[in-house]
Amino acid sequence: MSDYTPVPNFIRNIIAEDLKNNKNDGQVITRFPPEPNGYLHIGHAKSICLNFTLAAENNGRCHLRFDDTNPSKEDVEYTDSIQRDVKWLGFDWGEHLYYASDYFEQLYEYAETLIKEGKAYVCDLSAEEIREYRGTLTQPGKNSPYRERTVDENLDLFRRMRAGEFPDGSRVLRAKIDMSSPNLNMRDPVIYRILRATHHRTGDEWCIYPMYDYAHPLSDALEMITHSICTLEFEDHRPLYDWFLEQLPVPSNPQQIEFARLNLTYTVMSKRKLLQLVEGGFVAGWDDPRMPTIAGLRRLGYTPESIRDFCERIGVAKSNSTVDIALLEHCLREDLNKRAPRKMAVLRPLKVVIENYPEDQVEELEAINNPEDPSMGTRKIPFSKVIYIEEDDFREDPPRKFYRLAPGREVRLRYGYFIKCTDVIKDENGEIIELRCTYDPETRGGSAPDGRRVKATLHWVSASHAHPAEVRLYDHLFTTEDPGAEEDFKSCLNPDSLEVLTSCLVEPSLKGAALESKYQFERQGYFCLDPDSTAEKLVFNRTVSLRDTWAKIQKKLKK
RNA sequence: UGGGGCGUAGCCAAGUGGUAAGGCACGGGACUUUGACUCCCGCAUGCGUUGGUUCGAAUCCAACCGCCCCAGCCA
Repeated sequence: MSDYTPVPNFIRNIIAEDLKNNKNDGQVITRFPPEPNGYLHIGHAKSICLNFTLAAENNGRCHLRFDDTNPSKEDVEYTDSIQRDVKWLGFDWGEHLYYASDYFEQLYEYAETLIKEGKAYVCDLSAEEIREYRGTLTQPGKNSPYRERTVDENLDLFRRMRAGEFPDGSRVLRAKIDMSSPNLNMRDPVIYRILRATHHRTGDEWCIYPMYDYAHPLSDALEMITHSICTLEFEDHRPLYDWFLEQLPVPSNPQQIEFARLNLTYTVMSKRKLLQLVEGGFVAGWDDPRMPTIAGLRRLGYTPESIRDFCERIGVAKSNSTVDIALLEHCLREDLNKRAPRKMAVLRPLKVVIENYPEDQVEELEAINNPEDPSMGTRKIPFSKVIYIEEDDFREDPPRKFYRLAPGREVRLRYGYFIKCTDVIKDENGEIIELRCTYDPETRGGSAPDGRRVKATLHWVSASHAHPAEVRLYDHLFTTEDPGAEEDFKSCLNPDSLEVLTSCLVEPSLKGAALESKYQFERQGYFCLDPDSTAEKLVFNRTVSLRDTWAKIQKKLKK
């Protein structure tokens, strides 16, 4: 149905080559392996899209596997939110939902196998001692004094570790590899630690837990994963990943491939920093519309389609990069432009009385729901003597290139009439509080039979029919492109990232707005109903503004 | 000073020896009952640098430079 051609990237190339060589019997099985210790963000979306798309393109499948090997940081709140977010993005793991904790028994048995073959040993060194023995980047490490324990002793000790005979942190199981390896990961890495923490799935069944480096390759192999895609920082771990697969009788031989994680301008992406924002109260929660989390983007009004399109457009490579958030916003506008019904909403109302319009008359004017899609039909909008227009659409002393309403000037009210400003009414402080205009009855619908033209078309609402609403205007969370580079990233939080407008007026048809449905408020941007809405009070979030040439011109004029 | 990676436009990114795709951003124009959308035009004699191989190099070789990651009983 579409002419969609995937953009080549190095991982697609590797898979194409593997398929050509009939590697893995032509199978492509990937996995998305989050640790349930936080909410998913747009960076995870890149990985999710990559893994699920690669599998789908090759008639394979993608597993969702929780990498839950550290119970001290994990929680079901996160396994729940992660599943919700992956589904919302539009991906389906089918029957293939797994947990590393499902493999704890098998992983334990593999560990005994390593011990029996003299490839792992129980080490009694303290954490600090292990660090000292590990050496440095430039100096080799030295062997642990416990490195040469007998198989029987190791087996006995390891079983007693599992049985809970030793206190937390007193001993670990280590792989016996090479303390002089230039790759620190190969210097007898810890593969099991004693940790008494209640696991969100296995409860108190275990007091020893496997480390990521050990559990990950084996979990992949047990699931018959063919391509295990992870981020760049794990490149150094690949030799260890392969080492475990070589040493143990695993059912398959997955290949680890690393790509560059996503960075976006004007935001932070590390789970640690996002956690700080939530816990420090700098945002309202993981789903605060300013957060780069999937939950936050969803609440802001992003569509899954736009995020998927974005993830495809940014490409996949191995160089560290920071994508301009303007690209994300572009993908959103492109999607919403095609689909969002148009509405009229006045954010900062300015009263306009049309003096020559009959006092009690109300007309129903026909408006197009979406000029990009005629099948979306039309609707009626009430028009009457008193209306509101946008404050910004009137200037008493119009600057150069301002062609909206001004004294004596004529403009069009969208789908309505041409009006001309005849008088400006101010309060005692000199603030403009009302405009007096006249309308031309011949211009109903918005065009003049005499062919005369106006430069501007304004949106408006009828005073007696409009519905009150609150509108939340969001902007980037940070004022600098790379807040992560700052001493304290919180120092460049944008004080204007949220502006709440409480006296907005929206057209009556918005009264029945549904949660998560998107609208374009004409000439302003895309908006969606926020869950904070009540029957009394509608609350809309501005997802993204429309491109604004006038704003650009103003900026230029100021210079 | 060890090891692993990466350098193509302001930001992403394709390119795998035959003469620099595409997108975003930016600038100009057309159209316009959204200053939106859409459309058109422009935007790297150049691929980190310097040498070399070749009829021909972003692609191969060498040296150098710059940036990122690694010393958790985190993932």
